Amino acid sequence: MARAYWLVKSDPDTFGLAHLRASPRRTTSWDGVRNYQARSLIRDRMREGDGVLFYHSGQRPPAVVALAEVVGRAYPDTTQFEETHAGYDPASTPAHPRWYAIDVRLVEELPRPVTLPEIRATSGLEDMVLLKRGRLSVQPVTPAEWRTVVALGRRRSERRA
DNA sequence: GCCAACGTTGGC
DNA sequence: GCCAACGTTGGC
Repeated sequence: MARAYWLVKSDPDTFGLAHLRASPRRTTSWDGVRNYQARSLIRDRMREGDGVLFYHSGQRPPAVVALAEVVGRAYPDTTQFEETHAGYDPASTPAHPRWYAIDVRLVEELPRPVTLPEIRATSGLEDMVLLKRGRLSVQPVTPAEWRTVVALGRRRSERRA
């Protein structure tokens, strides 16, 4: 099966590129997702080796800042069973977990961020889920979109306003 | 800090 | 099953 591509959003104050870089083996458990659509993508679609655009939301401007990859397969998100955790779900049981997590490893920090305004303005990216459905925290990216975003992020020359 | 978009909850 | 109220996300 061909490699698939994804975009994951994170708030850099909560868990951003700096945290990912500092994680053991530059790998983290992508947990805490409590949206059914995102859950289904994590659990049913994401595969070892898939490419991940690491996106910082909640900063100005929001931007894709790094490339990552999926490690292994999804597993039940243990935070759903922890009563003290913000993502605690009393309706979920270990036998029938509702929420899933997956490991993500940092592969490459982009020389320059690819900002949301730039994505909006780039031909070929107008159909990105990022622009169509603003609040989905894990979303699919097409191979063409992946190539375009990666090329922009690796471009060394300064961006012209 | 504001607020629009939109997913989720719950009354009926 | 409908839909209004509510809560959260995330751009600005």
